[in-house]
Formats: sequence, structure tokens, C-alpha cells
Amino acid sequence: MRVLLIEDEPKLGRSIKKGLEEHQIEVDFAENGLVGKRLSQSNGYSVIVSDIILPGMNGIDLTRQIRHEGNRTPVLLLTALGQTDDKVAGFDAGADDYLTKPFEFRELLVRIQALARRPVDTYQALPELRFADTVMDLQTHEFVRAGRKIALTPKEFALMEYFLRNPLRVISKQEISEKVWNLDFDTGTNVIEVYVNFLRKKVDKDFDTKLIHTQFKNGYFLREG
Amino acid sequence: MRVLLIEDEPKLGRSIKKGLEEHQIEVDFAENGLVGKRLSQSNGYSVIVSDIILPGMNGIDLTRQIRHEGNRTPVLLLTALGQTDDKVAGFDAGADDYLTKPFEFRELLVRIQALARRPVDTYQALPELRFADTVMDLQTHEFVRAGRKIALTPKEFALMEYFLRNPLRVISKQEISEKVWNLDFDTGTNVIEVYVNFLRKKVDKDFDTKLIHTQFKNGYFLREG
DNA sequence: CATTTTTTTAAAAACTGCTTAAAAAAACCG
DNA sequence: CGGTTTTTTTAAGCAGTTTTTAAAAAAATG
Repeated sequence: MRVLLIEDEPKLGRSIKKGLEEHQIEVDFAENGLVGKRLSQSNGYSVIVSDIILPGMNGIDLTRQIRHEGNRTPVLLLTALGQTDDKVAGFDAGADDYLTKPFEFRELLVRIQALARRPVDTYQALPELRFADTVMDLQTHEFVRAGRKIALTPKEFALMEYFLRNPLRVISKQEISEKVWNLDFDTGTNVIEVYVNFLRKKVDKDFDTKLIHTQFKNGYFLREG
Repeated sequence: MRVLLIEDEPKLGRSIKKGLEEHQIEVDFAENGLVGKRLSQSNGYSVIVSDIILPGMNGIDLTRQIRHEGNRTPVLLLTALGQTDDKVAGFDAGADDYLTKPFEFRELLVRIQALARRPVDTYQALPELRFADTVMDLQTHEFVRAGRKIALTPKEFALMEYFLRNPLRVISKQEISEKVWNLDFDTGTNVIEVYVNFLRKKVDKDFDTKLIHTQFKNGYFLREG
């Protein structure tokens, strides 16, 4: 099991991380909200544990944003004593559980395990992905940028979906080849370049801020501007 | 017994789900009205329990819509204290019972079991399906668009009925093959295309706004225009 | 500036869905 | 029953779209 821990107090963070690792739980540890958010997008975590009060971005906004991106990973928020408003706001934002500081480590462990056990509720998943001013409806296969509907062919849609599911991360052609085309070997083709070009024409060409960027030698990544 | 639970407050929802499951009741849990409605169409539930205040679509509209689609599954609505208007509106829409929050879990359980025990025939199912300017009478097998009666053969009727029971959703040929033709394997035929063509000639050809749309590679869906 | 990598363009190939026509099966009816 | 009509299924060709290939042009790197 992998857990993302976002906690700005180094001492508490390290101690939680150590405790979890003793129970065979892999832990990625971020000390501020922005880094935490980026990590949450890329890697497959079973649970995200986040303090509410954080530099960069607080735990509630973080929860709201990752939910907005279609990420349904269970979120457990750590709140200071008696912050009932925070609790409510946290649940509103899409958090799944909370724990009031100070807490016993045993209780945190039990709650994390409970959240991880929860079946990934495929129904509850928001059937859309968002990034910048784009919305992708996974149900109707509609794709919209800045209110304008853009028709994508199935392959274009699949590629764009992969980008949207991995924003702000450099994605190698190798990876696209495997994940979008299901090719396990190099066919010495340039389909990917061609399709990135197709997407750029449809998604970026008529707009000022480009979303699809190239990192020479390494791959492509999604970013605003 | 299977119950569909639609509740946007995660904590309450989870606790109800847990409680019911301890009594050997299977629970599908949706956190918003739209997802709940979609689930209500597909799966065979004994009872639907829905909060009234929901994101996406409120419990009363949800009840009205599923009744409109001919679904007569008993519906129990959860209302906040003293919302008498809601109660009335809920019953009007076709709900079968309500429960005022806060409530004891034991009472909810008893009411669900009571609804599930009720013989199906006591609910007066609306014997028609409607979409846009069409009405399908399931009793007489009449189909009308814009006041004009359209004669459909049995298979055409069955296919159109399936479309009407799943509006605004993309339906794959695979699914049609299973649900309308009862084929569990691919017979490598094009009957479905042929029948969609039949329907289009009868249902869409003489009208400006088309109802039956194709989504390349994915299937068909019903939508106005 | 030479080399490598990426982008662009164009055209071929493959595929999907639509249409039409005819055959097969089922329902109807005197 | 036997013939007729209606409904359902099969088959084949076509039209349009999508995907892939290939090669030239452009851009980036050191």
C-alpha cells in the first residue's frame, strides 16, 4: 500500500512516516500543499493523509482541487482540536475522514487501513476530467475548451485523456506507446508525434495559452502556458 | 436484497451503508443525484433510499424522473426536520415513504424492509416512456412522435424502448446485442446497424431534430438534436 | 554547423457504419 | 394447411472517417 502524507511539521511528519513504514506501508512525504498536490496527481496512492494547515495550499483546498480533477483517492485530514468548521468544510470539499490532533498513532493506522479497504467506488467517480479551461466528459466523450466544443476522434480522445490524467508530469513516448496504444515494443513509427500534432491543432492552435508542451528528448507534458 | 442509497453527506452515507450491510443488505452508494439516477436505471434494486437535498439532482426530481421511466422501485426519501412541503412534493412525485432526519438507524432498517416486502403490484407503474416529443405506451405498444403515430415492429419497439430507458447515455452495440437481442457472443452480424437504420427512417427521417445519434466506435445515444 | 529530434504535410491503408437488396423465418389468414 | 404478407436476418458494396506510414521541413542541441 502507498500513502501520500502531507504535513509541514517535520518532526510529526517523520514520526508518522516511520510508524507507517513499520507496518509495511510505503509513504511519500510532502512538506507543503503544492508539492503534495503535484504528487497526488501522478502516483497511485491508496490514501492521502494531509494536515489542514499547510504552507502553499491548505488541506481543504487541496482536497477540493484533486476531487475536481476526478481523483477519488480517499483523503484523511488532520485537524487541530475543536475546529468543527474545518471538519465540515473538509467533508464538503470531498474528504473521507478526519482525525483531531493530538491523536494516537494506532488510531491513524486503523483509519488509513479502513479507507484503503474501501472498494474504489467506480460509480462515485466524477465522470469528467478537468484541466485549465478544459473539461473532458468520459461518459459522452465530449471535450470542451473555454466553452467551445472540440470533436476528438477515439484515438485523439484516448491520448488527451492520458494527458489529463497525468497533468504537470513529463510523459515519455515510451509510456504513451504502452498506455495509449498498448504497444509493448518499439515499432519505429511516429504515430505519437502525429497524434500530438493532431491534438495541438484542435486543442491549442486557436488559443493563446498552449497546454501541450514538449520536453526535448524526454516527452510531453500538460501545463498552462 | 439490494438497496440503492443516494446521499451526499459521506459520513452519513457510509454509516447507513455499513449498518445495512450488517443486516445482509447489499448497498450501492451514490453521492449525487445524477449518478444515483443512472444507477437506478441499470440495476435491480428492491428499494431506493435517497436524500432530498443532493448535488446534481434532488431526490424529488429524481423520484419523478425514474417513475416517468416506468421504474416502480419503492423510494424512501430522507428529509430534514419539518420540511412538510418536501414531503408532499415527494409523495406527489411518486415516493413511497419518507424519514425525517435525524433518525434512528433501526427505524430506517424497518422501513426499508417493509417497502421491500410490499408486493410489486401495489404501485401503479406509469405504463409509458417519454423522451423529447415522443411517447411510448408499453401497454398498447403504441409509439407517437409529435402527435403522429408511428408503427414499429416488435424488434424495432424493443430497441427503441431500450434507447428510451437509457437516454443521454452512450449505449454500445455490445450492450444492445446483450440486452435487446439476448446474444452473449459476437455473431459478426450487422443486425443492429440495420435496425438503427429502420428506426431512423421511421422516427427521425421526417423530423428536423434527430433523436438517435451515433458515437463513432462507441455506440448510439438518444439526445434532442 | 552538423546531428539529432521533433513537427508538419500528404497520401495510403484500414476500418466503421450506412444503405440497399435479397434471402430466410415467422406470423397471418382464408 | 398452403399461400401470402410481414418481420427478421444476412450479405455486399460504398462512403466517409480514422489511423498509420512515409518523407520533407523545421527546430533544438552541443
